[in-house]
Amino acid sequence: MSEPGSLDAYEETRPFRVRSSTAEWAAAILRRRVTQGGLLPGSRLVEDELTAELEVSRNTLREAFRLLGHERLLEHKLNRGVYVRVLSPADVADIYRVRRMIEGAAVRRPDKDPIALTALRDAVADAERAAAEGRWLDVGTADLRFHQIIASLNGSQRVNAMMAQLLAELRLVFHAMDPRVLHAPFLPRNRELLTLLESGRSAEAEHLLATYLDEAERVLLAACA
Amino acid sequence: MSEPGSLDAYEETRPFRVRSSTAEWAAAILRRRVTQGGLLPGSRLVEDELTAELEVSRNTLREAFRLLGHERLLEHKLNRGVYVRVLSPADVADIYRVRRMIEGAAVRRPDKDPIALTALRDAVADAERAAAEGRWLDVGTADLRFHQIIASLNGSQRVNAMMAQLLAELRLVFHAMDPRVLHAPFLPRNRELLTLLESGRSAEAEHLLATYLDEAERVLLAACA
DNA sequence: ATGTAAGTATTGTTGAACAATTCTATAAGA
DNA sequence: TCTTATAGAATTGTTCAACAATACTTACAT
Repeated sequence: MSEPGSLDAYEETRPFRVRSSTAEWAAAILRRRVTQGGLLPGSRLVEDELTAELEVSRNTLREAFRLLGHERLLEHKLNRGVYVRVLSPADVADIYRVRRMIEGAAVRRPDKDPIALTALRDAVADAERAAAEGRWLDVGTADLRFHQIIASLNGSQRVNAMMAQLLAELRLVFHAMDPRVLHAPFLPRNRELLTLLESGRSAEAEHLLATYLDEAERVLLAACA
Repeated sequence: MSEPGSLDAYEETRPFRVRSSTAEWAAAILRRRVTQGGLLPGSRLVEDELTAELEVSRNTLREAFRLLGHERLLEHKLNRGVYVRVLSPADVADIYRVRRMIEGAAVRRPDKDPIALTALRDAVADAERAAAEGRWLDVGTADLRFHQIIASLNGSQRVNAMMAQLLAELRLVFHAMDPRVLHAPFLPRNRELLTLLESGRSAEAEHLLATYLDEAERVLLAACA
Protein backbone atom coordinates (compact mmCIF):
# COMPACT_ATOMS: atom_id res chain seq x y z
CA MET A 1 0.00 0.00 0.00
CA SER A 2 2.18 2.86 1.23
CA GLU A 3 5.89 2.62 0.66
CA PRO A 4 8.16 2.53 3.71
CA GLY A 5 9.45 6.02 3.14
CA SER A 6 6.45 7.65 1.58
CA LEU A 7 5.60 11.21 2.43
CA ASP A 8 1.98 10.76 3.37
CA ALA A 9 2.71 12.09 6.82
CA TYR A 10 3.41 15.48 5.32
CA GLU A 11 0.73 16.03 2.73
CA GLU A 12 -2.02 18.17 4.14
CA THR A 13 -4.42 18.29 1.26
CA ARG A 14 -6.11 15.12 0.18
CA PRO A 15 -7.61 15.09 -3.28
CA PHE A 16 -10.64 13.04 -2.33
CA ARG A 17 -12.74 13.32 0.75
CA VAL A 18 -11.72 10.79 3.32
CA ARG A 19 -14.09 9.62 5.95
CA SER A 20 -12.91 10.83 9.29
CA SER A 21 -14.42 11.56 12.65
CA THR A 22 -15.62 15.00 13.64
CA ALA A 23 -12.92 15.16 16.27
CA GLU A 24 -10.20 14.65 13.67
CA TRP A 25 -11.82 17.20 11.44
CA ALA A 26 -11.87 19.77 14.23
CA ALA A 27 -8.28 18.90 15.10
CA ALA A 28 -7.27 19.44 11.48
CA ILE A 29 -8.82 22.89 11.44
CA LEU A 30 -7.19 23.91 14.70
CA ARG A 31 -3.88 22.43 13.61
CA ARG A 32 -3.92 24.53 10.49
CA ARG A 33 -4.76 27.66 12.43
CA VAL A 34 -1.88 27.06 14.77
CA THR A 35 0.70 26.18 12.13
CA GLN A 36 -0.37 28.97 9.82
CA GLY A 37 -0.40 31.61 12.48
CA GLY A 38 -4.10 32.20 12.82
CA LEU A 39 -3.73 31.24 16.46
CA LEU A 40 -0.58 32.66 18.00
CA PRO A 41 1.44 30.98 20.75
CA GLY A 42 0.03 31.70 24.16
CA SER A 43 -3.51 32.17 22.86
CA ARG A 44 -6.17 30.55 24.92
CA LEU A 45 -8.65 28.24 23.26
CA VAL A 46 -11.94 28.69 25.07
CA GLU A 47 -14.31 25.77 24.71
CA ASP A 48 -17.51 27.80 24.44
CA GLU A 49 -16.13 30.00 21.68
CA LEU A 50 -14.80 27.12 19.62
CA THR A 51 -17.85 24.92 20.01
CA ALA A 52 -19.93 27.79 18.69
CA GLU A 53 -17.56 28.56 15.84
CA LEU A 54 -16.80 25.03 14.70
CA GLU A 55 -20.31 23.81 15.53
CA VAL A 56 -19.16 20.74 17.37
CA SER A 57 -19.98 19.60 20.85
CA ARG A 58 -17.70 20.26 23.79
CA ASN A 59 -16.95 16.55 24.06
CA THR A 60 -15.86 16.32 20.47
CA LEU A 61 -13.79 19.47 20.81
CA ARG A 62 -12.04 18.03 23.82
CA GLU A 63 -11.12 14.93 21.84
CA ALA A 64 -9.52 17.24 19.28
CA PHE A 65 -7.67 19.01 22.11
CA ARG A 66 -6.24 15.69 23.23
CA LEU A 67 -4.96 14.98 19.75
CA LEU A 68 -3.25 18.34 19.35
CA GLY A 69 -1.92 18.25 22.88
CA HIS A 70 -0.18 15.01 22.07
CA GLU A 71 1.30 16.70 19.01
CA ARG A 72 2.71 19.38 21.31
CA LEU A 73 0.91 22.13 19.47
CA LEU A 74 -1.47 22.81 22.34
CA GLU A 75 -0.81 22.79 26.03
CA HIS A 76 -3.48 21.46 28.33
CA LYS A 77 -3.42 22.97 31.79
CA LEU A 78 -5.74 21.14 34.13
CA ASN A 79 -8.74 23.27 35.05
CA ARG A 80 -7.05 26.23 33.43
CA GLY A 81 -7.76 25.72 29.80
CA VAL A 82 -5.96 24.92 26.59
CA TYR A 83 -3.34 27.22 25.11
CA VAL A 84 -1.31 27.38 21.96
CA ARG A 85 2.11 26.11 22.92
CA VAL A 86 4.83 28.65 23.64
CA LEU A 87 8.26 27.28 22.80
CA SER A 88 11.06 27.96 25.23
CA PRO A 89 14.68 28.32 24.09
CA ALA A 90 15.21 24.86 25.53
CA ASP A 91 12.49 23.56 23.23
CA VAL A 92 14.12 25.13 20.19
CA ALA A 93 17.49 23.67 21.17
CA ASP A 94 15.90 20.27 21.64
CA ILE A 95 14.15 20.40 18.30
CA TYR A 96 17.42 21.23 16.56
CA ARG A 97 19.14 18.41 18.37
CA VAL A 98 16.59 16.04 16.83
CA ARG A 99 16.82 17.71 13.43
CA ARG A 100 20.58 17.22 13.43
CA MET A 101 20.05 13.56 14.18
CA ILE A 102 17.32 12.97 11.60
CA GLU A 103 18.66 15.07 8.76
CA GLY A 104 22.22 14.08 9.51
CA ALA A 105 21.37 10.42 9.23
CA ALA A 106 19.48 11.18 6.04
CA VAL A 107 22.29 12.86 4.13
CA ARG A 108 24.79 10.29 5.38
CA ARG A 109 22.87 7.50 3.68
CA PRO A 110 24.61 6.18 0.58
CA ASP A 111 21.48 5.20 -1.35
CA LYS A 112 19.51 8.32 -2.19
CA ASP A 113 16.06 7.77 -3.58
CA PRO A 114 16.01 9.46 -7.02
CA ILE A 115 12.35 10.35 -6.59
CA ALA A 116 13.20 12.23 -3.43
CA LEU A 117 16.02 14.02 -5.20
CA THR A 118 13.59 15.17 -7.86
CA ALA A 119 11.24 16.39 -5.16
CA LEU A 120 14.14 18.25 -3.57
CA ARG A 121 14.90 19.99 -6.86
CA ASP A 122 11.27 21.06 -7.10
CA ALA A 123 11.28 22.40 -3.57
CA VAL A 124 14.43 24.43 -4.15
CA ALA A 125 13.09 25.78 -7.41
CA ASP A 126 9.79 26.71 -5.78
CA ALA A 127 11.61 28.50 -2.99
CA GLU A 128 13.79 30.46 -5.40
CA ARG A 129 10.84 31.43 -7.53
CA ALA A 130 8.85 32.56 -4.51
CA ALA A 131 11.83 34.54 -3.24
CA ALA A 132 12.27 36.26 -6.59
CA GLU A 133 8.63 37.30 -6.44
CA GLY A 134 8.83 38.39 -2.83
CA ARG A 135 6.40 35.75 -1.57
CA TRP A 136 8.36 35.04 1.59
CA LEU A 137 5.68 32.98 3.25
CA ASP A 138 5.79 30.61 0.29
CA VAL A 139 9.56 30.56 0.58
CA GLY A 140 9.12 29.33 4.12
CA THR A 141 6.68 26.66 3.04
CA ALA A 142 9.05 25.42 0.34
CA ASP A 143 11.95 25.48 2.78
CA LEU A 144 10.07 23.30 5.25
CA ARG A 145 9.10 20.97 2.45
CA PHE A 146 12.75 20.73 1.44
CA HIS A 147 13.78 19.57 4.87
CA GLN A 148 10.83 17.23 5.18
CA ILE A 149 12.00 15.52 2.02
CA ILE A 150 15.55 15.40 3.36
CA ALA A 151 14.20 13.55 6.38
CA SER A 152 12.32 11.17 4.12
CA LEU A 153 15.64 9.92 2.73
CA ASN A 154 15.75 7.82 5.87
CA GLY A 155 12.99 5.74 4.34
CA SER A 156 10.96 5.54 7.52
CA GLN A 157 7.33 6.41 7.95
CA ARG A 158 7.86 7.08 11.62
CA VAL A 159 10.76 9.42 10.97
CA ASN A 160 8.61 11.27 8.46
CA ALA A 161 5.91 11.68 11.08
CA MET A 162 8.39 12.85 13.70
CA MET A 163 9.85 15.37 11.29
CA ALA A 164 6.44 16.69 10.32
CA GLN A 165 5.65 17.20 13.97
CA LEU A 166 8.96 18.92 14.68
CA LEU A 167 8.49 21.33 11.80
CA ALA A 168 4.95 22.07 12.93
CA GLU A 169 6.34 22.94 16.34
CA LEU A 170 8.99 25.15 14.76
CA ARG A 171 6.33 27.13 13.00
CA LEU A 172 5.20 28.31 16.39
CA VAL A 173 8.42 30.30 16.57
CA PHE A 174 8.41 31.34 12.94
CA HIS A 175 5.31 33.44 13.47
CA ALA A 176 7.28 35.70 15.78
CA MET A 177 9.70 36.53 13.00
CA ASP A 178 9.88 38.27 9.68
CA PRO A 179 9.77 35.40 7.18
CA ARG A 180 12.25 37.20 4.94
CA VAL A 181 15.10 37.51 7.42
CA LEU A 182 14.26 34.00 8.55
CA HIS A 183 14.47 32.22 5.22
CA ALA A 184 16.49 34.41 2.88
CA PRO A 185 19.89 33.43 4.32
CA PHE A 186 19.18 29.74 3.86
CA LEU A 187 17.98 29.78 0.29
CA PRO A 188 21.37 29.47 -1.42
CA ARG A 189 22.44 26.82 1.05
CA ASN A 190 19.51 24.60 0.15
CA ARG A 191 20.62 24.82 -3.48
CA GLU A 192 24.17 24.02 -2.49
CA LEU A 193 23.10 21.14 -0.31
CA LEU A 194 21.06 19.73 -3.16
CA THR A 195 24.06 19.89 -5.47
CA LEU A 196 26.20 18.02 -2.97
CA LEU A 197 23.55 15.36 -2.51
CA GLU A 198 23.11 14.88 -6.24
CA SER A 199 26.83 14.41 -6.74
CA GLY A 200 27.01 11.98 -3.85
CA ARG A 201 29.39 14.08 -1.74
CA SER A 202 27.76 12.99 1.48
CA ALA A 203 30.48 14.13 3.84
CA GLU A 204 30.41 17.65 2.51
CA ALA A 205 26.63 17.63 2.56
CA GLU A 206 26.67 16.54 6.16
CA HIS A 207 29.03 19.34 7.10
CA LEU A 208 27.03 21.98 5.25
CA LEU A 209 23.85 20.76 6.85
CA ALA A 210 25.42 20.91 10.29
CA THR A 211 26.44 24.53 9.89
CA TYR A 212 23.04 25.28 8.37
CA LEU A 213 21.24 23.88 11.39
CA ASP A 214 23.56 25.57 13.84
CA GLU A 215 22.90 28.96 12.33
CA ALA A 216 19.15 28.42 12.01
CA GLU A 217 19.05 27.43 15.64
CA ARG A 218 20.92 30.58 16.64
CA VAL A 219 18.50 32.77 14.70
CA LEU A 220 15.46 31.16 16.29
CA LEU A 221 16.94 31.17 19.77
CA ALA A 222 17.47 34.89 19.44
CA ALA A 223 13.85 35.27 18.40
CA CYS A 224 12.28 33.43 21.30
CA ALA A 225 14.68 34.23 24.13
CA MET B 1 4.75 12.67 31.82
CA SER B 2 2.09 10.33 33.14
CA GLU B 3 3.99 7.19 32.30
CA PRO B 4 2.81 3.88 33.63
CA GLY B 5 4.70 3.13 36.77
CA SER B 6 4.89 6.66 38.06
CA LEU B 7 1.77 6.11 40.07
CA ASP B 8 0.74 2.53 40.55
CA ALA B 9 -2.79 3.58 41.28
CA TYR B 10 -5.50 1.10 40.64
CA GLU B 11 -9.23 1.07 41.19
CA GLU B 12 -8.94 1.63 44.92
CA THR B 13 -6.86 4.77 44.71
CA ARG B 14 -9.12 6.42 42.24
CA PRO B 15 -10.68 8.93 44.65
CA PHE B 16 -7.17 10.20 45.43
CA ARG B 17 -6.30 10.83 41.84
CA VAL B 18 -6.15 14.59 41.70
CA ARG B 19 -3.02 15.37 39.75
CA SER B 20 -4.22 14.45 36.30
CA SER B 21 -7.45 14.27 34.41
CA THR B 22 -9.60 11.17 34.46
CA ALA B 23 -8.89 10.67 30.78
CA GLU B 24 -5.15 10.50 31.40
CA TRP B 25 -5.71 8.18 34.31
CA ALA B 26 -7.75 5.83 32.16
CA ALA B 27 -5.16 6.07 29.40
CA ALA B 28 -2.43 5.15 31.88
CA ILE B 29 -4.30 2.03 32.96
CA LEU B 30 -4.98 0.92 29.41
CA ARG B 31 -1.42 1.72 28.39
CA ARG B 32 -0.11 -0.53 31.09
CA ARG B 33 -2.45 -3.33 30.13
CA VAL B 34 -1.29 -3.14 26.55
CA THR B 35 2.43 -2.88 27.24
CA GLN B 36 2.37 -5.56 29.89
CA GLY B 37 0.36 -7.99 27.85
CA GLY B 38 -2.94 -7.90 29.69
CA LEU B 39 -4.50 -6.81 26.43
CA LEU B 40 -3.08 -8.69 23.48
CA PRO B 41 -2.68 -7.25 19.97
CA GLY B 42 -5.88 -7.52 18.00
CA SER B 43 -8.09 -7.39 21.07
CA ARG B 44 -11.09 -5.17 20.76
CA LEU B 45 -11.76 -2.55 23.40
CA VAL B 46 -15.52 -2.26 23.72
CA GLU B 47 -16.70 1.03 25.17
CA ASP B 48 -19.51 -0.39 27.27
CA GLU B 49 -17.27 -2.96 28.91
CA LEU B 50 -14.52 -0.51 29.74
CA THR B 51 -16.79 2.25 30.99
CA ALA B 52 -18.28 -0.29 33.39
CA GLU B 53 -14.92 -1.62 34.48
CA LEU B 54 -13.02 1.64 34.82
CA GLU B 55 -16.10 3.53 35.98
CA VAL B 56 -15.59 6.43 33.65
CA SER B 57 -17.99 7.90 31.14
CA ARG B 58 -17.90 7.00 27.50
CA ASN B 59 -16.71 10.49 26.62
CA THR B 60 -13.80 10.32 29.01
CA LEU B 61 -12.91 6.86 27.75
CA ARG B 62 -12.91 8.13 24.21
CA GLU B 63 -10.49 10.88 25.16
CA ALA B 64 -8.20 8.17 26.53
CA PHE B 65 -8.60 6.25 23.26
CA ARG B 66 -7.46 9.31 21.33
CA LEU B 67 -4.35 9.58 23.46
CA LEU B 68 -3.37 5.93 23.04
CA GLY B 69 -4.25 5.97 19.38
CA HIS B 70 -1.80 8.80 18.86
CA GLU B 71 0.81 6.68 20.67
CA ARG B 72 0.16 3.93 18.14
CA LEU B 73 -0.76 1.45 20.84
CA LEU B 74 -4.42 1.40 19.83
CA GLU B 75 -5.96 1.51 16.41
CA HIS B 76 -9.15 3.44 15.93
CA LYS B 77 -11.30 2.13 13.13
CA LEU B 78 -14.15 4.49 12.37
CA ASN B 79 -17.49 3.03 13.41
CA ARG B 80 -15.78 -0.28 13.97
CA GLY B 81 -14.21 0.16 17.36
CA VAL B 82 -10.82 0.41 18.95
CA TYR B 83 -8.29 -2.44 18.84
CA VAL B 84 -4.92 -3.15 20.31
CA ARG B 85 -2.48 -2.48 17.51
CA VAL B 86 -1.16 -5.43 15.55
CA LEU B 87 2.32 -4.75 14.20
CA SER B 88 3.07 -5.79 10.66
CA PRO B 89 6.52 -6.89 9.56
CA ALA B 90 6.77 -3.50 7.87
CA ASP B 91 6.13 -1.86 11.23
CA VAL B 92 8.89 -3.86 12.88
CA ALA B 93 11.28 -2.99 10.08
CA ASP B 94 10.37 0.66 10.39
CA ILE B 95 10.85 0.65 14.13
CA TYR B 96 14.30 -0.84 13.75
CA ARG B 97 15.14 1.73 11.11
CA VAL B 98 14.42 4.42 13.70
CA ARG B 99 16.25 2.56 16.44
CA ARG B 100 19.33 2.34 14.26
CA MET B 101 19.16 6.08 13.77
CA ILE B 102 18.53 7.01 17.39
CA GLU B 103 20.86 4.54 19.08
CA GLY B 104 23.46 4.90 16.38
CA ALA B 105 23.60 8.65 16.88
CA ALA B 106 23.76 8.06 20.62
CA VAL B 107 26.81 5.79 20.67
CA ARG B 108 28.57 7.94 18.07
CA ARG B 109 28.50 10.94 20.39
CA PRO B 110 31.88 11.71 21.86
CA ASP B 111 30.66 13.15 25.15
CA LYS B 112 28.99 10.38 27.14
CA ASP B 113 27.13 11.48 30.23
CA PRO B 114 28.75 9.65 33.18
CA ILE B 115 25.42 9.46 34.96
CA ALA B 116 23.95 7.64 31.98
CA LEU B 117 26.90 5.28 31.93
CA THR B 118 26.27 4.41 35.56
CA ALA B 119 22.63 3.79 34.79
CA LEU B 120 23.71 1.54 31.93
CA ARG B 121 25.89 -0.49 34.28
CA ASP B 122 22.94 -0.90 36.61
CA ALA B 123 20.69 -2.01 33.81
CA VAL B 124 23.17 -4.60 32.59
CA ALA B 125 23.73 -5.88 36.12
CA ASP B 126 19.99 -6.11 36.72
CA ALA B 127 19.52 -8.02 33.51
CA GLU B 128 22.29 -10.48 34.32
CA ARG B 129 20.99 -11.02 37.82
CA ALA B 130 17.47 -11.61 36.56
CA ALA B 131 18.76 -14.02 33.93
CA ALA B 132 20.72 -15.98 36.51
CA GLU B 133 17.55 -16.35 38.54
CA GLY B 134 15.43 -17.24 35.54
CA ARG B 135 13.24 -14.13 35.74
CA TRP B 136 13.11 -13.63 32.00
CA LEU B 137 10.38 -11.01 32.06
CA ASP B 138 12.60 -8.88 34.28
CA VAL B 139 15.45 -9.49 31.88
CA GLY B 140 13.30 -8.00 29.16
CA THR B 141 12.44 -5.00 31.29
CA ALA B 142 16.10 -4.36 32.07
CA ASP B 143 17.00 -4.79 28.41
CA LEU B 144 14.48 -2.20 27.34
CA ARG B 145 15.73 0.11 30.06
CA PHE B 146 19.27 -0.37 28.78
CA HIS B 147 18.33 0.78 25.32
CA GLN B 148 16.21 3.63 26.61
CA ILE B 149 19.28 4.91 28.43
CA ILE B 150 21.37 4.47 25.29
CA ALA B 151 18.89 6.70 23.49
CA SER B 152 19.11 9.25 26.29
CA LEU B 153 22.79 9.80 25.45
CA ASN B 154 21.47 12.03 22.70
CA GLY B 155 20.52 14.46 25.41
CA SER B 156 17.13 15.22 23.93
CA GLN B 157 13.81 15.05 25.70
CA ARG B 158 12.02 14.50 22.43
CA VAL B 159 14.29 11.65 21.43
CA ASN B 160 13.67 10.08 24.83
CA ALA B 161 9.93 10.31 24.24
CA MET B 162 10.22 8.84 20.76
CA MET B 163 12.31 5.97 22.05
CA ALA B 164 9.88 5.24 24.86
CA GLN B 165 7.07 5.10 22.35
CA LEU B 166 9.02 2.86 20.00
CA LEU B 167 9.84 0.42 22.77
CA ALA B 168 6.22 0.40 23.90
CA GLU B 169 5.24 -0.52 20.36
CA LEU B 170 7.85 -3.25 20.28
CA ARG B 171 6.35 -4.81 23.37
CA LEU B 172 3.31 -5.58 21.28
CA VAL B 173 5.43 -8.11 19.43
CA PHE B 174 7.28 -9.31 22.48
CA HIS B 175 4.11 -10.79 23.91
CA ALA B 176 4.00 -13.25 21.04
CA MET B 177 7.37 -14.66 21.98
CA ASP B 178 9.11 -16.57 24.70
CA PRO B 179 10.99 -13.89 26.64
CA ARG B 180 13.92 -16.23 27.16
CA VAL B 181 14.72 -16.92 23.53
CA LEU B 182 14.02 -13.27 22.88
CA HIS B 183 16.43 -11.74 25.37
CA ALA B 184 18.99 -14.38 26.26
CA PRO B 185 21.06 -13.97 23.08
CA PHE B 186 21.42 -10.24 23.65
CA LEU B 187 22.49 -10.25 27.26
CA PRO B 188 26.25 -10.66 26.69
CA ARG B 189 26.15 -8.11 23.90
CA ASN B 190 24.74 -5.44 26.18
CA ARG B 191 27.65 -6.08 28.54
CA GLU B 192 30.08 -5.89 25.66
CA LEU B 193 28.47 -2.73 24.31
CA LEU B 194 28.73 -1.14 27.72
CA THR B 195 32.43 -1.98 27.90
CA LEU B 196 33.05 -0.39 24.54
CA LEU B 197 31.16 2.74 25.53
CA GLU B 198 33.03 3.08 28.79
CA SER B 199 36.37 2.82 27.06
CA GLY B 200 35.33 5.35 24.43
CA ARG B 201 35.64 2.98 21.48
CA SER B 202 32.67 4.54 19.70
CA ALA B 203 33.30 3.06 16.27
CA GLU B 204 33.36 -0.47 17.61
CA ALA B 205 30.33 0.23 19.75
CA GLU B 206 28.49 1.51 16.71
CA HIS B 207 29.32 -1.61 14.76
CA LEU B 208 28.32 -3.95 17.55
CA LEU B 209 25.08 -2.09 18.00
CA ALA B 210 24.34 -2.33 14.30
CA THR B 211 24.73 -6.09 14.26
CA TYR B 212 22.74 -6.30 17.48
CA LEU B 213 19.82 -4.42 15.95
CA ASP B 214 19.99 -6.37 12.72
CA GLU B 215 19.70 -9.66 14.53
CA ALA B 216 17.00 -8.47 16.91
CA GLU B 217 15.00 -7.27 13.96
CA ARG B 218 15.37 -10.63 12.24
CA VAL B 219 14.15 -12.48 15.33
CA LEU B 220 11.11 -10.24 15.68
CA LEU B 221 10.29 -10.34 11.99
CA ALA B 222 10.23 -14.10 12.17
CA ALA B 223 7.87 -13.88 15.13
CA CYS B 224 5.29 -11.60 13.57
CA ALA B 225 5.37 -12.68 9.94
C1' DA C 1 -23.40 -21.86 -1.26
C1' DT C 2 -24.76 -17.00 -2.29
C1' DG C 3 -27.03 -13.02 -1.66
C1' DT C 4 -30.45 -10.10 0.63
C1' DA C 5 -33.21 -7.95 4.00
C1' DA C 6 -34.62 -7.05 8.80
C1' DG C 7 -33.22 -6.57 13.42
C1' DT C 8 -29.62 -5.84 16.84
C1' DA C 9 -25.45 -4.04 18.72
C1' DT C 10 -21.92 -0.65 18.75
C1' DT C 11 -19.96 3.54 17.66
C1' DG C 12 -20.40 8.80 16.64
C1' DT C 13 -22.06 12.96 18.32
C1' DT C 14 -24.80 16.00 20.78
C1' DG C 15 -26.81 18.82 24.62
C1' DA C 16 -27.80 19.41 29.20
C1' DA C 17 -26.57 19.04 33.80
C1' DC C 18 -23.76 19.50 37.79
C1' DA C 19 -19.34 19.39 40.38
C1' DA C 20 -14.80 21.21 40.88
C1' DT C 21 -11.66 24.72 40.09
C1' DT C 22 -10.04 29.06 38.76
C1' DC C 23 -10.66 33.83 37.90
C1' DT C 24 -12.55 38.50 39.17
C1' DA C 25 -14.00 42.12 41.61
C1' DT C 26 -15.18 44.03 45.69
C1' DA C 27 -14.73 44.92 50.59
C1' DA C 28 -12.30 44.63 55.01
C1' DG C 29 -8.24 45.07 57.66
C1' DA C 30 -3.21 46.28 58.46
C1' DT D 1 -1.95 52.10 49.87
C1' DC D 2 -1.26 47.49 50.00
C1' DT D 3 -2.76 43.04 51.33
C1' DT D 4 -5.91 39.75 52.29
C1' DA D 5 -10.53 37.65 52.34
C1' DT D 6 -14.29 36.32 50.17
C1' DA D 7 -18.52 36.04 47.47
C1' DG D 8 -19.85 35.53 42.89
C1' DA D 9 -19.09 34.61 38.06
C1' DA D 10 -16.90 32.11 34.57
C1' DT D 11 -14.65 28.07 32.86
C1' DT D 12 -13.25 23.51 32.92
C1' DG D 13 -13.97 18.36 34.27
C1' DT D 14 -17.05 14.72 33.99
C1' DT D 15 -21.18 12.29 33.62
C1' DC D 16 -25.51 10.94 31.62
C1' DA D 17 -29.11 10.15 28.38
C1' DA D 18 -30.57 10.42 23.90
C1' DC D 19 -30.48 9.72 19.06
C1' DA D 20 -28.25 9.10 14.46
C1' DA D 21 -25.14 6.54 11.68
C1' DT D 22 -22.81 2.55 10.79
C1' DA D 23 -21.54 -2.17 11.28
C1' DC D 24 -22.63 -6.78 12.57
C1' DT D 25 -25.86 -10.90 12.89
C1' DT D 26 -29.33 -13.72 11.76
C1' DA D 27 -32.78 -15.65 9.10
C1' DC D 28 -34.63 -16.32 4.84
C1' DA D 29 -34.96 -16.83 -0.17
C1' DT D 30 -32.72 -18.03 -4.35
